[in-house]
Amino acid sequence: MPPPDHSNVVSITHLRQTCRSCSLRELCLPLGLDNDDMQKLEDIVHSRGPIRPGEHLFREGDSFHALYAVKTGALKTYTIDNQGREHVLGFHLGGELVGLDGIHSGHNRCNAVALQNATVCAVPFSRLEQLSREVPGLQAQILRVMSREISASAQLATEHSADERLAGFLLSLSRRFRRRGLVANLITLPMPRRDIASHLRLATETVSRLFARFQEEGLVAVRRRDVEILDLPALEKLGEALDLDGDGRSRRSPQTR
Amino acid sequence: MPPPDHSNVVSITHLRQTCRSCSLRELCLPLGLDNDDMQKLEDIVHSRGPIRPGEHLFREGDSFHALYAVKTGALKTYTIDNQGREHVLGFHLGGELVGLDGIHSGHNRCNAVALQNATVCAVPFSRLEQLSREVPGLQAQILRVMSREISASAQLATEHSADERLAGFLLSLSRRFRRRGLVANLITLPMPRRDIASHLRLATETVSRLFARFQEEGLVAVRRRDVEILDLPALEKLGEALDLDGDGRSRRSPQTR
DNA sequence: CGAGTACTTGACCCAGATCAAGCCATGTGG
DNA sequence: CCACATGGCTTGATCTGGGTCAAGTACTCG
Repeated sequence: MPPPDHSNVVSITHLRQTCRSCSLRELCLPLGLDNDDMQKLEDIVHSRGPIRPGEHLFREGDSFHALYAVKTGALKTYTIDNQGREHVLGFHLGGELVGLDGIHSGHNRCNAVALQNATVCAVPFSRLEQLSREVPGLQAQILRVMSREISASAQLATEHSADERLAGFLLSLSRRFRRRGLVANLITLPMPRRDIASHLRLATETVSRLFARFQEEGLVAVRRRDVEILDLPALEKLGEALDLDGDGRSRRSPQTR
Repeated sequence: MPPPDHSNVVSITHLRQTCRSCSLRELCLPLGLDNDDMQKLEDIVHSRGPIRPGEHLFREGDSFHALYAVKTGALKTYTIDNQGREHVLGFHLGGELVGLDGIHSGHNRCNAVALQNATVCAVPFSRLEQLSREVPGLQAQILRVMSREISASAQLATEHSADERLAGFLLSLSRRFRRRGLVANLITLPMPRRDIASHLRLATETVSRLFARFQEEGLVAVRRRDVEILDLPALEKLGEALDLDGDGRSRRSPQTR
């Protein structure tokens, strides 16, 4: 483990003082920016107070004017198709962006609703576009984030068995928990089974049965929304056919070819 | 129908002269750019000679340095998972971009192979990034294209019956043919059944049977790779649950809400 | 403590997969 | 010009992963 990075701690404290309501440091957007550029970014965003579970951040068809960075809590995005069926497109944890799919049409293409109490930063898109012209690192990061989202949703669209999909999903959550500094093998699911099922194109009952089977096989210990990963290698063996984070982690490293 | 735009025709001719090998005008990227900016874009791209069917444009793991705009012909992108199964991620016709998913990791995340004889423009990514800082319209267009790709692949990842998926796929192809100035109801499929099946998470046999049923029901006339759409409204009724182009065409218009 | 919601478990069913021929273009060599 | 191979496509028979339907059970929150 590397030694604690005190310079980092100090600047976080500093930023907390200049912008109490919204430290961007943990978010995906400013990755690779220096403090100066960070400040410019902070100047254009504004924090949006607590969103209660079930409360919507935006709805499909709303005119698009901002991206949202999740600070705390969790959201899901979904659409309702013309038969009235709900499709869960994704889940958004702390540090992740919501709303990228609205850029193209100028209208939000999905609904975003809080699963738990959540706080977000609104990033006005026109100002982000403008700023990203001045700050090359920001432009590059936006493109990376969007590219990653493309990989990830293309992966989700591929054909895999139910257990591969659930295993891949748990691994993805685990990695995202770790990125936020939480214990990677102790997940508290922010969403009900029904939403997991919809996201993975399964029936709620199938998700329930798979959790039971994974537990039986000693892969995980499940109790309601708490999932402990017991046998990571076995879970990875199942789930590595997918790469739900779009980051290539599950593949043999390309540069070693 | 609007009167023909002669100024446009003239400038296409002009550009053909200055850059015989690769007119970007029909490609998706320069939409909304003026002639001056277009020229700057043309200056950084370079044409890449004919790619024969089965020949690869790039492979998974190759280091990423350019996007590719398809000029003529058609490509497919696919991955091979760790079980050796092929997954077709998408098809790319004239005027469409390939390779956006490689930006994030600096390596191509999929394989791209020609389905027919194809010609492409290579757009060196670092120069595109640089140019898009100078030309705001270009930056905006890149973001729109990527956003649209996110919507589209999220849609493909949703759960729909086999006939909804195939209908949605045919409609998507039809629209893309029309955008290229071809007859929208007369499609020549550039890919074999196997690839359509893989892309839509179906078995080849199911695709074949669905074509037979669609024909029986008078929706289409199919003969080998030639598909004529006979009953567009009926096909749309089936396929509009999906929105494989990510452009919201199939939804009740958001601004009328 | 009662009502509602999330979750689980069992029995049965079906859309679409798999297996197995056969068909039909196109190409190739004799 | 014709065997006959080859690969894409179709069609039929059968099978099965996961869906649906139907009870329960267990938290959670007034």
